[in-house]
Amino acid sequence: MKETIPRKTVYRLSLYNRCLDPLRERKDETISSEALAELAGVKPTQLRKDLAYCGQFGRRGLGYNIRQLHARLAAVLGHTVPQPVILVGAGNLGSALLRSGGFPREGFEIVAAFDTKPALRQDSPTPVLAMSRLKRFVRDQTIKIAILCIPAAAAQEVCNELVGNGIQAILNFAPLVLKVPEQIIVNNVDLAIELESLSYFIK
Amino acid sequence: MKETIPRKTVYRLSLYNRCLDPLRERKDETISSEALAELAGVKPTQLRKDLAYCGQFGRRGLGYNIRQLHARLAAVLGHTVPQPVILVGAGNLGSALLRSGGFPREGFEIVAAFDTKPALRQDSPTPVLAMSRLKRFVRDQTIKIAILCIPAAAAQEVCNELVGNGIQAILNFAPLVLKVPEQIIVNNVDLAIELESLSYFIK
DNA sequence: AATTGTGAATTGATTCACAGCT
DNA sequence: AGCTGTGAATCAATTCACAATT
Repeated sequence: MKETIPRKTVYRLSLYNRCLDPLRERKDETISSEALAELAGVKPTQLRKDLAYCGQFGRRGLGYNIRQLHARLAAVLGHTVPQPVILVGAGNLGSALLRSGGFPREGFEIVAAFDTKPALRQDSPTPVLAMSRLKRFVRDQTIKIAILCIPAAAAQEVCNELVGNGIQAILNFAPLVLKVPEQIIVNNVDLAIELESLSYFIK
Repeated sequence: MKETIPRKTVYRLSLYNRCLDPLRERKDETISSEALAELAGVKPTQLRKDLAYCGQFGRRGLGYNIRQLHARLAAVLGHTVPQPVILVGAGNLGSALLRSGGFPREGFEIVAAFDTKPALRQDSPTPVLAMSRLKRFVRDQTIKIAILCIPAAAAQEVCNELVGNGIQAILNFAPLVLKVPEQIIVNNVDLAIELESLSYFIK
C-alpha cells in the first residue's frame, strides 16, 4: 500500500471490484490474475501491478481470494462507509441519473438534488430542492462529492459555490473544463466529445 | 498530418474544437496556443504537439486563425458530413440522451433508437423501434456508430449483433467491458466507476 | 516581440522476465 | 506446477528548450 495511487490505477481498481461483484457468490473461493484481467479487459501483469498498490494478499500458486480482494479494494477506494452525494441539475440527464438508482453501487447515496425548478420531479425518492438551498446544504451536511448536470453557461459559477462550501470532488457532465483549485478533483464525462472522438476512427 | 493519431490526442482535438465554438463569432481572428490551452485545461506545448498531427497552419508570432482551425479540426475528426448514429436502449439514460438533443453537436444525428418496449417514448422526434428491427436497420442503412444504453446482462449479445452487422464504433454506457474484435473501437462511459473512483481522493 | 513547430529530455505507464511462495 | 510480486526494460505521453517565422 503506497502513498498515493495514480488516477488511472484507481479507475481500474474500481473496475476490478465491479468485475468481482458477480463472482462473490460463486463456488470458487479464488480467482487468478489471468482470469480477472480477462474480465476487466487488461493484461494480467497490469492487474498485478495495480493490486500491488493495495498491499499483497494474493497467494502464489492459487490466486486471490475473491471475498478478501473485494473487501480490500472497497476499503482502499474508501467506500466502506456510505458516502453522501448531491446532484445539481435535474434536467434530462440529471433526472435520468436520479431515477436509475442503478447508477450508484454500494457505498453511495444521492441524498439530494438541486434545480432551478425544484417542483419539477416528484417521481424519484430523492428530494429536488431549490438552488438557493445548495450552499447551506453542502456546508451543513459536509457533503464532499457532487454530480454536476447543468448547462455549461452556469457550471463554473455553481462549481465555485460548491468548492467554496467544502466540496472536494466533482463528477462533471457539463460540457466545459472547470477551473478548480488543484486539490479538488474533477472527473469529466463529456458525452458529446466521447461520441465525436469515435468518428475519427471509423472507415 | 501523420498516419494515425493516438486516442488521447483525438479526444483533446475534439475538446479544442468545442472550446473554439463560442469564439468563432468574436472579433478576434486568431488565438494563441496559450489562450486556447488555458480554455481546454492543458499546457500550451501539449496543444501545439496535438495540433501538429493536423498539419501546420499556425502563424508564428500571431497564433491560429480561429475559423480555419475549427474547420481543420472538424475535417480531421471526420464530421464534415453528418454521421448517422443509433441508440440502443431507451430506458432512463437512453431516453434522456434522446430528449436532450443537446447531446450531439454538429456532425451527428441519432437517426433511430431501439428498445424492447418500442411504444415507450413518443416524446422525442426520434423513432423508437423494436429490437427485432435492429440488425436489418444497421445493415441496410450502413450505420457505423452505436450508443449502447442497455443493462449489462444484455449488452454483450447486442454488441455482437451490432458488430456482426457492420457497426465500427460503440459508445458504451453498459457497466461491463465489451469483448470486440480489435478493429472495433469502444468508448466506455461508466458512470458508477467515475463516481466511485472519486471517493479515493476525498479526505 | 511574439508565438509556432519540433527534436531532445523527461516523466509516466505498461510489459517483460523471472525469482520466490505455496 | 502454478501463480504472484516486482525490478528492469520498454514503450508512450508530456514537457522543455530553442530555432524558425511573421
